[in-house]
Amino acid sequence: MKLRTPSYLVLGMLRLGARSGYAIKKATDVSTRFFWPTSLAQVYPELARLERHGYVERHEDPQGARVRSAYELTDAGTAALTAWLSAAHDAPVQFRSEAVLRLYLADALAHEEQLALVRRLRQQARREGERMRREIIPLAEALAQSGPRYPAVVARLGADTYGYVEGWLATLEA
Amino acid sequence: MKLRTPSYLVLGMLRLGARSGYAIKKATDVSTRFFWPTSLAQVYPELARLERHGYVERHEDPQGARVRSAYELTDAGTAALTAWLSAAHDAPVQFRSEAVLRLYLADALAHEEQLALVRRLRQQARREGERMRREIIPLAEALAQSGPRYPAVVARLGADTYGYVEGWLATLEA
DNA sequence: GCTCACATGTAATCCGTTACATGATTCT
DNA sequence: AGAATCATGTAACGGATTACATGTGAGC
Repeated sequence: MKLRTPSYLVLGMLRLGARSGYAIKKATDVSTRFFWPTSLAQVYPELARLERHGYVERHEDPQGARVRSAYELTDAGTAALTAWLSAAHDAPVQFRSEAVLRLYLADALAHEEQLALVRRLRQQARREGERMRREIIPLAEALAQSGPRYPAVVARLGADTYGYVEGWLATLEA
Repeated sequence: MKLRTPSYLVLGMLRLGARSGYAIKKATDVSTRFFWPTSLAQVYPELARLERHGYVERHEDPQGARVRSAYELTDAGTAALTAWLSAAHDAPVQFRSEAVLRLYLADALAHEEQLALVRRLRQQARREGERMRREIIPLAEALAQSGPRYPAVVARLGADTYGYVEGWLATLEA
């Protein structure tokens, strides 16, 4: 069985303390969503696959009458995760932005509208950066209290990069 | 018929001077590839669709015995393109990076390996930025000679952002 | 003569999302 | 009582890539 990136995402979230599939998805919604989104329809089958191959262990963990499965990493799972983290293979970054495509094609617009477009892009960058600073970074820093520091590092990198792009676009505007 | 982003990509490349499907794909490989990749298997059917609905016009343009189709924008095509460029709808930015996911999960590594990971990421950012400065920006600036200035703007934005991230990671390393 | 770039398409496949289906618990 | 959240899954669908299939022209 071949582990792909979503597999390592699941393994990683388990390592960061999530236990159920639902909890994994919730955690990604305020963290990896910005650089590696996922959905419940991916998480649940992935957990099942990982269990079948011995990377995670499932325990029944009901809350009253509500069924719940608690997963934890096996030694094989931990080993696979750290091996992947250390691996030096070139990650194919993949970025898709309608907004940048619009900017690329902006010569088709009149000067006025070009300016409006740039302004809109800058607003978007500003809003995204702000949201990260307001919502994402605090959560990541709370997590850092209990150990893992890199989620906060990544959150700051994201917010700062948005800030940089916003400044760049402001210069362009002028 | 509903036009989606790949449709506008094709319309936009036609406007920038590409004529055949092959030429469109070649052009994207050194430009929009970084923020909106595509493939021949998308371009050819898209051109056919656009022609069926009157957004582009096809002319046969053989090179000797080699068949070739030359497309050009109709008025409807130009109008659709500019309308889309001016539209103020929120573009769903989509970013996927295995590298950043690794960084996010780096707490699972020993300090040594964390450092190695950050260094690798920085190298990657440096290489990408350099490549853009060496290969992409010159092409975009050549294009600017004949009119369209925004491709060069976007290329510079990309290179500078990579540069910023590289610097950020260098600070993290220290 | 051979390899690479030019040129056009279709078919198979993969991956991911949305929608569907079901039910318990907590909060207002 | 009703809405939102917790919780788990499957099915249908869509969009994009890779592989397949075919042929010409140019350069070495």
